[in-house]
Amino acid sequence: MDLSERQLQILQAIITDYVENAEPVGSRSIAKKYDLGVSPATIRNEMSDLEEMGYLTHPHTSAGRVPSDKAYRLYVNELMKKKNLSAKDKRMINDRLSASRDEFDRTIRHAAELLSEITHLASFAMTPATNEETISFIKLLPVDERTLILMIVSEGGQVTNTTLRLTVPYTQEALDLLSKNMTVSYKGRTLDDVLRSEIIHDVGSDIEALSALKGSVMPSFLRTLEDMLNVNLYMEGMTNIFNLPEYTSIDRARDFMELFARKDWFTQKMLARDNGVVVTIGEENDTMKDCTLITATYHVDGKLVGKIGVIGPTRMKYDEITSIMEYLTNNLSESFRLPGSTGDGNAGDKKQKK
Amino acid sequence: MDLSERQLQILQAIITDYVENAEPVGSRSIAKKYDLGVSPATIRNEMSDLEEMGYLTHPHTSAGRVPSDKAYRLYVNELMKKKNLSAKDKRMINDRLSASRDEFDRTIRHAAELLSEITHLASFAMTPATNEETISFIKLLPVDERTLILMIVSEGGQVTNTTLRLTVPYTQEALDLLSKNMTVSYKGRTLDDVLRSEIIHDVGSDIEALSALKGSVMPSFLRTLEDMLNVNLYMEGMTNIFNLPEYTSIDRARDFMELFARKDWFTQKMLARDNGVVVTIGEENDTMKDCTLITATYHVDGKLVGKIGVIGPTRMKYDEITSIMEYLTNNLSESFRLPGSTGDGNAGDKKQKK
DNA sequence: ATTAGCACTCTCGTTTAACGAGTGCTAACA
DNA sequence: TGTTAGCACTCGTTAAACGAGAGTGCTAAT
Repeated sequence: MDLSERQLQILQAIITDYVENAEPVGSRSIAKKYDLGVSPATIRNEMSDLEEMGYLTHPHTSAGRVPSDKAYRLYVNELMKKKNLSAKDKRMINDRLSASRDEFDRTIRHAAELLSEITHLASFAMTPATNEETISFIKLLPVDERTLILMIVSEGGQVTNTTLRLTVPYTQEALDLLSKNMTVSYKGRTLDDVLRSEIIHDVGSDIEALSALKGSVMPSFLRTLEDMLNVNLYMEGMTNIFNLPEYTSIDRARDFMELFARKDWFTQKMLARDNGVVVTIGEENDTMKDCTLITATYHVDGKLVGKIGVIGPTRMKYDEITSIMEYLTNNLSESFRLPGSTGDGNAGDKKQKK
Repeated sequence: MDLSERQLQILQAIITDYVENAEPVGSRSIAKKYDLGVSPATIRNEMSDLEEMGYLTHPHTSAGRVPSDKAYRLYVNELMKKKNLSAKDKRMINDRLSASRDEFDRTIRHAAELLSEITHLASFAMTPATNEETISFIKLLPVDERTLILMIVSEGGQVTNTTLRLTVPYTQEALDLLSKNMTVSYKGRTLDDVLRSEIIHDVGSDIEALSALKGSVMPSFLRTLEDMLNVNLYMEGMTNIFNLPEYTSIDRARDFMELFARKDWFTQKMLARDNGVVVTIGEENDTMKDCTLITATYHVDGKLVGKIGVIGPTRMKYDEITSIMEYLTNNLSESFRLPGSTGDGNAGDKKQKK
């Protein structure tokens, strides 16, 4: 059942060639380009066996062979070697990400841009889910007699705010009191927890003015919490795929683009994936059965986990792309490490960058 | 030089037919469908004249006629009549926009979604430029000993904030003092003004601790101001265009999608357009020479101006779409009117909705 | 000024044929 | 027994040829 050494060599050669040229590869061209010391006829026999085992397919009788999802899977798991990034790519990543280290969302977006530029594929990046973040304080700030700002700050420094307009004026005292009450009630609890337990009643409605204000503020409070939970998703390089031969058909291209119009759905899918570099090939995806999806995770303060990813046809340079993504996520995690908490994390990075 | 009544009728018929069917229209079908009381031969002669005047073109000798940009321009300026929206569309707009009146960005995004659903074209919506907004106050809030939140609030209730991590700890006093100083320095000035005049020095650096903190905060302050100036752009329904016959060619589709990948550029273009319902057809656009762009403006508090727009091929239902956009922007402007400031604005709305 | 008639043009879909790439099989060979 | 050369066969791709259909442009009649 296992593949012979020669079969592996041939399979590798076919994959390499097909990834490069996007055309079914024949026995003769394999024999010529990669000298395996055997004739086309022998290769043909091996190919036939490989096909029977499900590693190759045949568009039609008289065409060359094309690697199947199973072949790519074998390649990713066993055959491929880690690639060293080109000096140019390394420089690009270092330069472009260091430009805005202190600004979180911007950096994430840059990472997505970078990734699509280097890989020439469609890419995305998303900010970490903050379900486990805990609330630090809640502030209500006055704008004018009917307008106020509701602001929620988490222990980790995440901020979200909403501007609301009330139908009736409020007093500064009520505002301060409500801020304080809410902070006391919610401080230290996780966003998820607060949002799920709909305990709106215990914010203390002893004073009448407060009760009215509370009634107006609470719905917005919940919505703002939801906003805070929402991860931001940045997509880049969608149009890159138009340059690939697998998307010259308008239907394929349409299907591809439509995937990304459903941002919420896409976000959910991506959040559900495991951490680390994860590759799912073709049929392994429940939707997008002719795509490969590669995701990788980065850390913020060593805890929160965000994701970046690349989407393309199953025919892609798995070795290069996974290496790039590993380098990139290590770089990101390092950027987002708290100044204080240096240590073992860095050592790990070093090793992987090699 | 002016067109005869009959020529106008024929032109109108051709446009109507072509917009509907997307195929060059011949003299015979015009004569049959729209009874103008003349024979195909007569229509042929008129068509020939219209072509000479630049209103029609000829894909090739033996094909029907196609309206030129000039024809559409004439149609938009003179021929088309305002359309009444269907009850269904009206209901849709009213329902969907009223769902979230108090949340600004969300409403804008919904408007874009709505627009693309109703028109079956690509659409966008952007929040108003806030160049003229004035600063109300600046607040620095502590998160932990090295992390703080910088928050800028405008008189109109716009909020933007950035979380920053300092390399050295700060004191609460320094924070409060700097907040106050900055507010005093900048309150009442427009964002644009503050950003352009790089007067960073006059924020009072008398105390030493303050001076250090200020040095860390100011760069972020400027960047945050820039963020505040940036309008948000929401695009929706990009993939709708794949269903149109003019975009069955992959190259066309690619060009179209690429326009929208350049968000910054696109935003600039759109900001430069006049207020009200503006239609630019084909060659009238400097880029996108085979597209028509229709934009309309809505108001916030009767002052700030935001834009929504629709992009499609020059072949589109100008009458319907402009009417929809007028209705939609009136609805938006009404939603975003300050509760206090009712009055003449509403009367105007009523008239236009009719 | 309008219209009928007709030749002419051009596109589009279909058919046919030739070509080439590549396989699969058989038989010869080490 | 594994490897190889040779060859027939398959199938997709391309180009050319052809007919049908749609629509114009022109001319001559009304």
